[in-house]
Amino acid sequence: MSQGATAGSSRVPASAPAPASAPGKEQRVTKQRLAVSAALDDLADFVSTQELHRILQERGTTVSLATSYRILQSLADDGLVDVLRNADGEAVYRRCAVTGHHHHLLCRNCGKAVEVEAPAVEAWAARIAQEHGFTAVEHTVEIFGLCPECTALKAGE
Amino acid sequence: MSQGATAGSSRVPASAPAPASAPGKEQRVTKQRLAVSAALDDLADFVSTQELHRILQERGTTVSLATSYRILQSLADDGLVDVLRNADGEAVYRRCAVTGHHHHLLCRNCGKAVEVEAPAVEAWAARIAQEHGFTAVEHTVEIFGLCPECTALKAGE
DNA sequence: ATATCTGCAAAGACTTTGCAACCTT
DNA sequence: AAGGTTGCAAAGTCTTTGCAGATAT
Repeated sequence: MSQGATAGSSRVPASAPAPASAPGKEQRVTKQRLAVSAALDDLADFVSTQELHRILQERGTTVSLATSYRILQSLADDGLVDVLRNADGEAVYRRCAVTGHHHHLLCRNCGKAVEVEAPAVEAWAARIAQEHGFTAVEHTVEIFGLCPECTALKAGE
Repeated sequence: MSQGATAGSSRVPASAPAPASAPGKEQRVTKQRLAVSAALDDLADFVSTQELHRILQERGTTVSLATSYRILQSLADDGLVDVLRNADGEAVYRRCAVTGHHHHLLCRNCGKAVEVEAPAVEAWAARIAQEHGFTAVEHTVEIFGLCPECTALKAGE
């Protein structure tokens, strides 16, 4: 076993920042492209290509794995989706509609996730970046720990 | 360019502190381990396992690729090196310049990394976790952007 | 003396690519 | 009709693992 537990954590951004005047060649509207796009609309979080492909299959839509890779890359090239890397190094995608910036507090035992806001962190990140002359900054923050229930369980062991 | 791959069940966070009461087992001092450690001392930037292996070969030292992977992961587990992911999803390592807990400010174009400390974030993370009853917390924070040089380059395009 | 480590090679997992058939424009 | 797209399968790259022999303590 190699591709085991995915305890997402550090995420690295992708390359190109969305070009203002994207040269994007026009893509043809195929049912596969529509299916992928529709699936992304329903998903709030980042998904890997493999996951998206599995979701499409469960929905009954048939899109080959290779095509899923091609469409997702194409969307990313055109800046229509955000691309990051999960802890396992897999590329993960999410529709760009910034739904509001927030972070997660995750239980490493049961996986429960609590969304939290971090104005203080936002400000800190912006300041640090500015001090070092960095521009076009983004950031990721994740907190891992044991939720109350799991803390109790562990204590009783 | 073709790259692919993933990382198997690798060690997770780049900034995860080693659990206080979970002492890593002592590793034996082998020539391979010393060679890897010495190479890391000479390298200022992050290197992938494959790159490090290539460097060792050029130096004349022989350390198998599999062993390079094992040693680097081991060092990361013990918190002796920083682990990140490059744009291709490869795991990259670098000896920790700062001994304490810290985070990174990364250039998404050239990969340059600056280590920064974030007492404010540490405090915030601890408070948030406490408010939600979480225990044994760790966290990861990464800031991405364009470094001064790359910002200038992009502007000139 | 022995528990650990190393090397080699095979196995796994994700991602890309060649090519023929298909579908959008 | 023409050319981009899709599917399938093979190839490619990074990473992990089983096992036997070598090694550190």
